[in-house]
Amino acid sequence: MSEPLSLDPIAEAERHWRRHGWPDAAPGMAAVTSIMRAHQIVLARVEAVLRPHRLTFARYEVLMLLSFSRTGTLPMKLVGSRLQVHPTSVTNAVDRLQDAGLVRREPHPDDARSLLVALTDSGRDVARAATTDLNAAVFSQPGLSPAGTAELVRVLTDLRRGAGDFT
Amino acid sequence: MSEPLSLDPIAEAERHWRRHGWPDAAPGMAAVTSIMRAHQIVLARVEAVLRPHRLTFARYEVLMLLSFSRTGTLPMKLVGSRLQVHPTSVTNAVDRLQDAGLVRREPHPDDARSLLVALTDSGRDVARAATTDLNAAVFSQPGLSPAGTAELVRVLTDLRRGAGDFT
DNA sequence: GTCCTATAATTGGACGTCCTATGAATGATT
DNA sequence: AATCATTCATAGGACGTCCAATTATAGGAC
Repeated sequence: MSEPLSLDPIAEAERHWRRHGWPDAAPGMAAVTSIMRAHQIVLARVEAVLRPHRLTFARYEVLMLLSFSRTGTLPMKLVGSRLQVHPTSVTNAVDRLQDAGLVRREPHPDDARSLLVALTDSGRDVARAATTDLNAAVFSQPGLSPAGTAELVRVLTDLRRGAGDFT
Repeated sequence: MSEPLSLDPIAEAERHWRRHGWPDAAPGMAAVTSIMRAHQIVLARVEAVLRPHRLTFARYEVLMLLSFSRTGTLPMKLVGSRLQVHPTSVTNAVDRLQDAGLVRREPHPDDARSLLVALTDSGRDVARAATTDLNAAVFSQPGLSPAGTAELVRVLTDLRRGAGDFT
């Protein structure tokens, strides 16, 4: 991409925060900014691996959620709540997965307002192949020590719980 | 937003990963997914605070970078490298900040290919007001314990260094 | 049985990000 | 001095996200 900087830009921002009289907010600022940048980094790595499979991470998550379900079929609404994304994002992802033949929309037997998303055989194959690549290229080597990885997940679990994601 | 789930969806995904025979990749998967979700959570909180100021986080970061510089003026290229975003993202952000009268584009005295971005008085005022609100509403209370915040920043610093952000 | 509210999914629009390609200017090589 | 690769910024397009508004259905209150 581009040249490494000689100084950590987030550490520099934190120093500025303290010098400007906001020492209480400095750690939180650094934490928020770090999350933003970490997201950018890991998303880029993940999407680079998924690109040959003609998938994005959002669509990959939908495929995996379906592949973990008993019947390979879930209501749209449930997909959104499990993945914690807005209904419009689900509509968008399912549209594109359907265009690619990886999922189908089916009527919900009990509720005509709802729709079921069903994984196709092709969708299951693509999900498996993409997972093999993702595990090898990213998830097995996320760029952190095992201890750091565990620590990160633990801290972010607190954050997510505090934000009301789960009880 | 929506109801809390009874189970942590990321912990559930991690169990699925182990059951499907990918135990080595399970922690990394959880770490990556946690970062994605944490990003969504903190970005939503930040943008809710910035909305009354008619700012987004991307534009706010540009304003703060300029306000920390000696002259309130930086080359476009340098803004992109410091914030670690694509040149097109800088063009986009500066376009909108300029429309709002918060920055100006000026010619670079030594290099006619380059442009300088200059903070206006109005831009400085908006940046200060937005920072006051952000510090109070988000950065002072990021949703993590002080120890967790420090731990998070430490771990993500390793991640960023490993990704080549800085030396 | 009708009305009235709540819910499910979609549409259209805004925004930020990245990618690819382009126009302009720089600096080095010849 | 002329050429050529590099660099800077921008344009156009794709994608995911959110928001606000819309349509259709469900289920309760009366």
